[in-house]
Amino acid sequence: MKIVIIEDEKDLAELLAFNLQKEGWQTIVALDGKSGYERVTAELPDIVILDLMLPEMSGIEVCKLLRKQEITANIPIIMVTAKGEEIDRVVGFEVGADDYLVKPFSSRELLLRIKAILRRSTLPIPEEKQIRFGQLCIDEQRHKVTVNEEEIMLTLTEFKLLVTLAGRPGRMQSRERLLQDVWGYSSDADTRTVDTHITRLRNKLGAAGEMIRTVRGYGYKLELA
Amino acid sequence: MKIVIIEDEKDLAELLAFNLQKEGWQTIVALDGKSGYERVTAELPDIVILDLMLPEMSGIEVCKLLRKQEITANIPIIMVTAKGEEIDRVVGFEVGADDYLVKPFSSRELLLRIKAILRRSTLPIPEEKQIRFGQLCIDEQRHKVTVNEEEIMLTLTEFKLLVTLAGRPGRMQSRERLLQDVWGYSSDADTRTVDTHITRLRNKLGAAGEMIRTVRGYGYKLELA
DNA sequence: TGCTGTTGACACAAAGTTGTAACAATCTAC
DNA sequence: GTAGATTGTTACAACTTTGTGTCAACAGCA
Repeated sequence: MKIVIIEDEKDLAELLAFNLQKEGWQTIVALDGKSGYERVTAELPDIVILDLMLPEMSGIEVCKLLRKQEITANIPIIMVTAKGEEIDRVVGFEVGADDYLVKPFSSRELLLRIKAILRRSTLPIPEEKQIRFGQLCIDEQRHKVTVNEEEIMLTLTEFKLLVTLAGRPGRMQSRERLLQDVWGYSSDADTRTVDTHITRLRNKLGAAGEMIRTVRGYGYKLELA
Repeated sequence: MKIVIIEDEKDLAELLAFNLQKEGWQTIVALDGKSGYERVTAELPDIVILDLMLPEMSGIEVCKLLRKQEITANIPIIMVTAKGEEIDRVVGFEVGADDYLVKPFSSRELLLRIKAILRRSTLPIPEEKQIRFGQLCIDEQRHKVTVNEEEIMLTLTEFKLLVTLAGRPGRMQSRERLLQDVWGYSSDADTRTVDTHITRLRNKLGAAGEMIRTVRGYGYKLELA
């Protein structure tokens, strides 16, 4: 199993390489975006670890380029971002990374992600994962939501919020929890912000929005009508 | 939930302990590496906060020792480092810390990290816990109560009161006890307030409300009809 | 550059919840 | 049986919590 690590912090790159080698991986390290991209196209690894901020060429660009070429389009990519960086657009939707990690992270954590991704990608047909919930249908892969087969346009935040609610259907989730899961644990957004987005979601979902129930004094839950 | 804080700055340690206690944690503070290590092995907490620079034994050594022993190997560790100790971050992960925080940090930040880690590590099976009691069915996760499969809408206080009663079925519970368990230690509500809420509960529960029995001169209990 | 859409915050309105007090009903001990 | 204690019930005003419209900041984009 071959892995390419594109990361300009040399210490971190070597640490990761070291730990992955211990697990039996063949590792290739690149310290900037351009050479990283070249190594990937040359080596065609099983997975790529890609820092977002890189000299020469940013992680996003590398990612886009890899996705564009058919031969590299399906190589799983794990993005690595520093704490403050905008990760939203990176994940899945826009650029096409398969997962991401926020620095600092442990090698153990990285290994878990890698394993999770490999498990996912080696499945014969990573079939469409749809969540159906009454008239509501969520296609996480395609970032597409329909109510009664009619598409609803949601913003990224709204979508993530809906997915998070649908991910634990029926169970109530506190505003804090939602904040963490949707906005990330380094976010310092107000918990009332959740309310605002719930309102927006409810409006956009129309009748299906009634499935989003308020649990007064606690948070929200998604429940069949 | 138990947490061990190993931190030689006494003020900081106490501040953290205080804030964690407010969140319902049982906190144990150790002011040097050696005693900290001993406390962890003795108490087997759910998580460890570990300063890097410590008298007697450094955080790194503590971490390594904990990881070596099977019984403590999987206890999540959050490393705390002073600003200048950047290189040590890498070292921290090498020995297997799960996350780290750079001083100064807020209690809130720490709490978020703790929650994130716990969610990751203890997630395995947050199994559905339903309490059945005759026709009465309580689902704490979903914040849902049914009587004869029909949903009953309860407010948070009513819900907590019912859960508390159901948590010690058949046994009587004094008003003071209920006040503490439902309203919290710091509440200064009148004990008669409990009566009011019992009435409300009985009304909402209909026939099932008769299972809430008055223990004259003492309090209430929940008992099969 | 301006335009467009998204986002988080905030303020006010709306809705729901709560503790208390007052009175009624019930129980208990004598 | 009756007085006193205890509990049930109800109404309500204060208080919390939530809903929602608006706005400024900002990013992406042409």
